[in-house]
Amino acid sequence: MAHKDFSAAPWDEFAALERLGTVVTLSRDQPLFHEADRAELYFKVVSGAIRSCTLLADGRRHVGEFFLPGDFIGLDAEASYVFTAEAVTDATVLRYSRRRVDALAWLEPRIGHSLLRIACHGLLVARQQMVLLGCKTAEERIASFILGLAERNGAASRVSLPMSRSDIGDHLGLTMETVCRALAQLKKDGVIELTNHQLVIRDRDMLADIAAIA
Amino acid sequence: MAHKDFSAAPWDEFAALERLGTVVTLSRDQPLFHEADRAELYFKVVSGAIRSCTLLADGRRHVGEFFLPGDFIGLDAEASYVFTAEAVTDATVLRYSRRRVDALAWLEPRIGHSLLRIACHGLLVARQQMVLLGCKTAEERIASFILGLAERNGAASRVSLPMSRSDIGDHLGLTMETVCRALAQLKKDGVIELTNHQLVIRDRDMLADIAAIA
DNA sequence: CGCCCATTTGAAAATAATCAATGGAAGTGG
DNA sequence: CCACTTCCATTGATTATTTTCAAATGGGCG
Repeated sequence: MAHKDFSAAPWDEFAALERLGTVVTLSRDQPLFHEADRAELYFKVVSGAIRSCTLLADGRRHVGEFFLPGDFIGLDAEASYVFTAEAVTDATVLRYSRRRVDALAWLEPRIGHSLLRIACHGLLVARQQMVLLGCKTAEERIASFILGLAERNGAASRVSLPMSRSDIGDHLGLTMETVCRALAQLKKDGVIELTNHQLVIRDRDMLADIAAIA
Repeated sequence: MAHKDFSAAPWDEFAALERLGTVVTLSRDQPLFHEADRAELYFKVVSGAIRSCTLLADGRRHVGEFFLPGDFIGLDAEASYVFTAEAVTDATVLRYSRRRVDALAWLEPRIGHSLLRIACHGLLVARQQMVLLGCKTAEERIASFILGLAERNGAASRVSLPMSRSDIGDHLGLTMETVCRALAQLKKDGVIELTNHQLVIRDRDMLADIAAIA
C-alpha cells in the first residue's frame, strides 16, 4: 500500500535503512515488477509516480493505487506480488532487499511494528476506496480522488495529475470519458481550475461536499 | 480484516491467547462496536456472522466485510474503529483486550509477525474486492462473491448465505433488486441451486468462468 | 510545422437503479 | 394451531447514469 510519513515516529527506524537502498530509474510505462513475480524486493518512491495494475482475462484493467514520492511499495507482499507496478512518468525509486528488512524486523520489534502500522494504514485507505467504488457517483469519485491527492500533498490547493485520464478512470471504476465529463463539470461549476496535468482547487468546501465523505 | 487459518503456523501463538478471551453473545442486528469508538478490543467470531458497515451522510451504506467463524475483527484498527460492526445473525464472539495483545506483540516478535501477516492478508482481500467493485458486472460480482464464500468454507459446494440480499448488495455495490436478478439468472442457467439462505454450487467451473477472476 | 496521441465532446446503447406491486416466509398473538 | 402481521425477496416496468462508439480538438514533441 501507499504510505507517507503520516506519523513521524515509526519512521525513525526506517531512516536507518535508507542507506541500504539502491537507486533505480524508470522511464514512463516501464514496469518495476510484474504480478506473480517472486516478491524479493521492497521499494520506495523518490520521484515521479508509480501505479499498481491488475488485469482481468479480457483486458479490463484496475489501477489499485498511485504511489508518489515517499510511498513504499511491496511491504505488504506475501510470497509473490499480486499486482504489476509500472512507472506513470519517468521515476526513480529506492530498492531494498526484502530478506534483509524482514531479518531486521525479527530482531527489532520496532521495525516490525512500523511494518504493521503501514499495513494497517494501507487497509484504511483500501476501505475508503471500497466505499468510493461501492457507493459513489462519478462526480463524487472524482471529487474524492482530487481531495485525496491534495491531502497527500500537504493539503495544497495546487495538485499535480501525472497520470492519464485512463489511469484515473481505471483507478475509480470509470471510463476515461466519464472522468473527462466529471472534471469538466467541476470546472464549469468553478470548483476547480484544470490544465492537462495540473489542477487547482478553487473551492475546497464545495469539493468536500461533492465528495460525500463518510 | 477477516481472517481464517489459511496458514496454520502463525496461529500457534494465538492459540495461547484464546483463554484470554471473554465470550460475548449478540442478537441479530446488534452492534458489536460503532465507527469512531475508541478501539480497545479485538474480537474473534465463534458462531454466526458479523458485518462491517460504513454509512455516508445521506444514508448510503457500504458493507465492507462479512466476518464468519474463525475470523478476527479489529486487529487492524488504529486509535478508533473506522467502521461499525453488527451481527448479521445471532452470534457469539470472543473479546480480547487490545492492550494486552499489543503488549505481547512487543515482547514476542512471533505475535507481532502474526498480526502483520493477518494485516497483509486483509490487504490482499481488499484488493480483490476493489477489482470486483471497479471492473466487474453485476453477475460477475455475484459469482465472485459466491466463490469467495465457498472457499472460506473449505471449497464446499453447499454455501450458507446468512445475510440479506440488501447486505449482499451493499457489499458488492449493487441494489438488492440487482442481486436478486443476478442470482435468478445463475439459477436459471443451472449454475446454482438457491433457497433463501442456502445455496448449492452446481457447476463450479462455469461459476469461476462467470466470476472473471484475474 | 506537422504529426501523433491524449483529451474532449457528442450521440446512441446498455447496464443497473429506481419505482411499484406481488409473493412468501418467519414470527406474534389470540 | 391458526390467522395475522411484518419483513424480506422476487418480478416487472420505467428511468437514469454511465458506457460505448464516433468524431473533433488540442497539446507536446520530433
